[in-house]
Amino acid sequence: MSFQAPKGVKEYIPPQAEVYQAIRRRFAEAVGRAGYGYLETAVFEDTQLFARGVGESTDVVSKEMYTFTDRGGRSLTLRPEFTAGVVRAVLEYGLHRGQLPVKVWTEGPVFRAEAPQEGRYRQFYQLDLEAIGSEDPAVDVETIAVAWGWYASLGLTRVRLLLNSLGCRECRPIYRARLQEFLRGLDLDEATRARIEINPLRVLDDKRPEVQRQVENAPLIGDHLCAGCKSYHDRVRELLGDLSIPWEDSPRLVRGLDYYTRTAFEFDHPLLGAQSGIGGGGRYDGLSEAIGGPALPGIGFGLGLDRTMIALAREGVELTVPPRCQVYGVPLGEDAARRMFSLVAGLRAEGIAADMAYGGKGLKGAMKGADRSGARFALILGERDLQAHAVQLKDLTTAEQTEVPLAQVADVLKGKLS
RNA sequence: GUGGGUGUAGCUCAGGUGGCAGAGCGCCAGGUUGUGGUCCUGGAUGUCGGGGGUUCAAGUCCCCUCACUCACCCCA
Repeated sequence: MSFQAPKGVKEYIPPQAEVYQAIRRRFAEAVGRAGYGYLETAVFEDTQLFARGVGESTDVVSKEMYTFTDRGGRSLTLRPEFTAGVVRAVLEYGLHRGQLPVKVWTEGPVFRAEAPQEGRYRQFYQLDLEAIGSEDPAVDVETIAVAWGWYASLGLTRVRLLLNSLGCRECRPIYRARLQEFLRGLDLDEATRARIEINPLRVLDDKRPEVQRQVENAPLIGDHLCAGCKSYHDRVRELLGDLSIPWEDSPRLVRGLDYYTRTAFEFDHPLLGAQSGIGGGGRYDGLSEAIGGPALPGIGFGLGLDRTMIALAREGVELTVPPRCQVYGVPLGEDAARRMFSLVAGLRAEGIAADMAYGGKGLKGAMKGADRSGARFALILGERDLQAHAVQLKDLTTAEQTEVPLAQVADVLKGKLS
């Protein structure tokens, strides 16, 4: 083969893609019940939106963006995440001038120039949900509950919810300075020392044992929250308790993107190795202002579809996907094939999922096709049946076969399938 | 980006020391000329990831390259 998909681009093909579709559908159902509206936003945006919204200091912006110049000389970037674009759209269309919070969700591919491996791709897929314009712990917990419920509905049992508060513009700077002071006294490599100055919270997240050992006694944000943040966070935990959603306090949990404030959470799966984060989100009360909008608090999350697929496989969960075919046509000979072709089209028009054997297959091969299609019924049409203006209707589960006049096939099938 | 591992049929993978490209599953056909799933028999399918080199001879050895993968970094 002379072409292959670009490095790191994750693709889904049948039958696996059916599972992929099914888990997206379940999410759409779950968020619909919770009052979130679907939004379809730009796949690429003005580069500055991400630079300001996500933050220049983040790795995502500084070294992982797919940025290009279009023919008009504009700098554009393939979205590396959803939130900045969704908030931009909410502001652009004035959704925030209506009832608050604005509750929206979206989904699709996102792009980061990373070294790919399983569960980490350059084009990958996320589900995204945002509740914008309300500063209420109940909204934070609602979003978490939606994600939690979705994981449960898929049959995943080993997802963990990690929770932390990152403070606000009042208390975080004080903590940040404290932490920097502590970190500067440690024996760290150059890159990490640079991170102390740019994004010190991230150092706490470092997985290397020699770093972990040194930050063991680092000051924690939880001990430096202001009264407002503390009571907000306590309320979030109470409400999680009300919904019986188990969580683990994770005092070192930080999020990679600059805009997060207060509530920060992550969904983790123990069977995914280094790519254990299958979803994450939090509150971003300063984001709107950072991209030139009014003060508008918000909370949301992004869930990794690819990692969710892997988690399902690792837990051995098989999602049942409804058979795509209910009735399968088995024609014998050219005349029958032509008649069957329009019969199948007619059945589809009547709302019945129908397919047929193509390519002049023999009876045996065509029946095999019927079997593999997952169809409940086969329609067998040969010369004898054509003469009789009838078709043989075979129930593939019981092997029972009856003759049905061609004119009544659709009605008979509708009755049997209902 | 850094450091390891892997790459052989559609899929999962065998192929000591260089010497005829293989198995299982799947696919196709026949057994059963108008009946699937089970069973039996037969068949097709390969740039051995790609390029270069060594050699009488390379899937096998060497170099380069691409992809996947594991860990770090980072994150979904």
